[in-house]
Amino acid sequence: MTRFNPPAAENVIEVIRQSLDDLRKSERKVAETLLDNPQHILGATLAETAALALVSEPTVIRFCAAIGCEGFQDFKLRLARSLALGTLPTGSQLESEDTTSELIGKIFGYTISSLDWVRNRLDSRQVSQAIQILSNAQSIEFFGLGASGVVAIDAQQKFPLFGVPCGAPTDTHQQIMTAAMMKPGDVAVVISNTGLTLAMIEVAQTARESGAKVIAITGSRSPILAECDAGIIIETLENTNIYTPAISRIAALVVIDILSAAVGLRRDAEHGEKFANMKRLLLGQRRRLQNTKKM
Amino acid sequence: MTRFNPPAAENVIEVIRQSLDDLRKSERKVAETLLDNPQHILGATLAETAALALVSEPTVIRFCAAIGCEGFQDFKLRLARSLALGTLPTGSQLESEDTTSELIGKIFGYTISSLDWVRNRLDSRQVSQAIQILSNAQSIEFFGLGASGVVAIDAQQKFPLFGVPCGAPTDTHQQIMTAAMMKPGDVAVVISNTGLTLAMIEVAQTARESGAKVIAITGSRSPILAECDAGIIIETLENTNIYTPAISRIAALVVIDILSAAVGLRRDAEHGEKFANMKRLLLGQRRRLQNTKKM
DNA sequence: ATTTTTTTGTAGCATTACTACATAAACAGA
DNA sequence: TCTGTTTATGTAGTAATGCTACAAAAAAAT
Repeated sequence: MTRFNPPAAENVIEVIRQSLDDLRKSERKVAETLLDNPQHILGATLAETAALALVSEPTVIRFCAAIGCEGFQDFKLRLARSLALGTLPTGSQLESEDTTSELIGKIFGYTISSLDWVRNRLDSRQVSQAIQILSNAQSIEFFGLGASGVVAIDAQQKFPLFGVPCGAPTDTHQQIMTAAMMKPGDVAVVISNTGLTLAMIEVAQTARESGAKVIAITGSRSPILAECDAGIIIETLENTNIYTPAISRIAALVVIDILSAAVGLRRDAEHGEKFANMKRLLLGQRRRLQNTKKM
Repeated sequence: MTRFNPPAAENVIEVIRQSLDDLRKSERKVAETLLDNPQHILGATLAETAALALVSEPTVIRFCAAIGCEGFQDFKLRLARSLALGTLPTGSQLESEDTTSELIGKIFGYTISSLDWVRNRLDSRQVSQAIQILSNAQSIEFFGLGASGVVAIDAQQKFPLFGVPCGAPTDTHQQIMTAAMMKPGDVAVVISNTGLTLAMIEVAQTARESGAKVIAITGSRSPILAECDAGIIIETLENTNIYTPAISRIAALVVIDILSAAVGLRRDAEHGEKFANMKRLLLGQRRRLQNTKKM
């Protein structure tokens, strides 16, 4: 029996941060000592934790219950999980004194924890809807600018493998032209992290007026969704730090992987062999080229 | 005191898989029941685990010691960590009966665990060397084809932010021409997952003959490294399953993030404000466009 | 100010992980 | 094949851990 709404989410540390206000005074002491050095608590016993937080052992247990854990052991397990995936705002600040190893650790850690964050927030219904539309597409056009343009190109490379002709025009003129030439049965996938870029909104409108279905992949509940038949929102916690790597494009690529895999699985019966064949051809070409070089 | 070389690596599950042969008979029983259903062991107690594996409790403890853990509790903590990051070959097989949620879970899980895998295998010295070369570059050209071409374009978008002029020609003719026109002080970054593609090897050779420094980003200890001044090897465990998302390109993007961040940090003193300014300009444009639309 | 409710701590209990020792199995040399 | 030695596994016991019932203290309400 938990007092307030038992968060019971994936990442314990984030749950603790959120429910810090709902905790009792001594429980908050536990929360604070914990957030102060989670790694240390992970190696500590119940008694040690209680001593560290200057509270009694049962208080620690009540704290665990309050944040939705079964007990102290269960809590530690969840904590281990959280620390493995990393916690977003901590330790991701890059500093010019960082060694290369530290940099590698931080950026990989930040990327991994961000992907975990996105995973927990991705709406499977939105994705299903997009899959539905894409599965029935006669041809697909991917639109994006800047980093989103890179995602569009990537998508354009993956989808043809499953028998769907694709395009990914990169400049705004080509994009509008392509959008205007689309026809019923076609699908336009408009990628815009901000969802505010006017050029992309226009592309969405134009494609729709041409009779195509329009899917948006965007970073928030943004205006572009109004112009679309389906929208996938990829919520990322973009750090304001200048050197913070742009996670949004990586998350978008993973979503592209999901979409292409799903569409591929649906079309598997028809095109599965075709794809296997293509992979063989590609491999063959590499081998041939390599041999050519050796001569 | 451990019997054989104590693996003591990051991912316990992989350690267990590797040291399966070095284990005693009953210890292997523990290992097998564990690999069979790790999630279940995570919630089990020592006695339960022993019963499940049909061995005695001390055997389980000895098993923990054998794989480099302090004890059963320590082992469970590490197991929790491993399960959070995911284990590669298990559960990543996509099936056509999968629901969308399952697909999302599997592909995100696979991506995350693959990134963890890459992180643990990335050689920081190789990365340092690349950073060193890139920091002194007058201009940088990124070369890649297919999925690696996408990475090249992405890199070409990031590096100019730190004051380095960049290019990323996409077709083989442009690439060779660009490589031939490079000069001392320039840096060529050749991206090829296989490291076998002849066109890329030629680009590397050409760029080098032109006097440019050449950095390779590749998936294995491949022939292309012979033509380069520095090489970053991104070891991925590419699943042979057709629908397995290509992790290599995502890992490469993270490496690009690391390189650009590192180079950026080095050039920070000079160009930090310039970059902040550019970000403001970009934001301003979006706002303006948005207002235009509202009118 | 007193009662009621909420919050925190104390003491004890059941389980748990772990260790010393003993037994069983495997191996080696004759 | 048998015997002595080494290695592997299990039994029994112990210290400590996590947890619970209860009581005291603090806070809130009447």
